[in-house]
Amino acid sequence: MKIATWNVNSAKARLPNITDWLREAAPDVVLFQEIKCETAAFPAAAFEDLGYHVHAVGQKAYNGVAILSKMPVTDIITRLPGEPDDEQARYVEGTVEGVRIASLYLPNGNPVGTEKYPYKLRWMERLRLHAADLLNTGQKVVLGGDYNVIPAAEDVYDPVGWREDALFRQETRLKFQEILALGYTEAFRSLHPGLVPAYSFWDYQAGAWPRNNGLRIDHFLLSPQAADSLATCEIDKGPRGREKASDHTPVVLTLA
DNA sequence: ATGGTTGTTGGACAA
Repeated sequence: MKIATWNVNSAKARLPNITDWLREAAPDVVLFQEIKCETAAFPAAAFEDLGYHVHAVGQKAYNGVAILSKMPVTDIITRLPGEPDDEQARYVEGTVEGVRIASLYLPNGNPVGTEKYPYKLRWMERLRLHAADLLNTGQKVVLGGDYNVIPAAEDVYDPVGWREDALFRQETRLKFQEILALGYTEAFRSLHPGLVPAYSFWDYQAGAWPRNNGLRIDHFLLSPQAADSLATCEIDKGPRGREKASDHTPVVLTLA
C-alpha cells in the first residue's frame, strides 16, 4: 500500500499541480492538509475521476484535511477527540484494508506568546492521548500529516535562527518525542538515519527553495504493527519545483 | 535596499 501525505496549501489553487502528481505517483491513499475550503467546495470530482474515494473535512478559508483512497474507507472520524468546542478542521481518520490512517494538520503555534502556542501544545497532548488509544487496538496505525514540528536540528537549515520558533523550540520537540515514546516510529528518519538535508517545506519568501533553506515538518508516525511492514519512505521534491507549487512537497511511504 | 510570497478574501490574517 502506497500512502502519501501532502500539505497542498489550497486544493483549488493547486488542482492541476496536484492531479499531475497523482497521475504519475499513483498513490493508493493520499492525505491532504490545508485544503483551505469548505467541505462542499472541495474539488472532489477531479479526484474521483482519478479513481479515488474522497473524504474531505473543510472549513472556510483556513485549514482543512482530506483522505483520498482507491480502496473504500470505513469508520471515519472528523475531529481529534479531547476538545469538543474546537471547530478547526485539522483531523480526519479512517480504515483502509485494515490499516487505521489519519490525515492531521497540527497547529503552527506561532507567534509563541499568543494563544496560538498553548493551543498547539494542547492539540499535541490530545494527539498523544488518541495515539495511545489507537496503539491499544493492536492494528496497523499510520498517522500522516503536517506536524509543524522540526524533530531535530538536522531537519532545519538554520537551527540557531529557529531555536525559539514554535516549530522547533524544545517544548515542542519534547512533546513530539512523548508521542514517539508511546511506541511510534517516525518513518522517514527510521529508514534514512543521517540523510541530511531532507526537507519537506520551503518558504515562498527570500529564495528559500533555490537556496534549499527548508524544514522537515511533514511526517508519518507508525504503530509497531505498521512499522513492521514499512518498506520505503521518500520525499518527492518534484511538485515543489513546478508552476503554482505548494510550499510543501509530498512524503510517500509504502507498506509491504 | 527597513524588503521578501502566497491564498483567501475583499482588509487582514495565516503560514
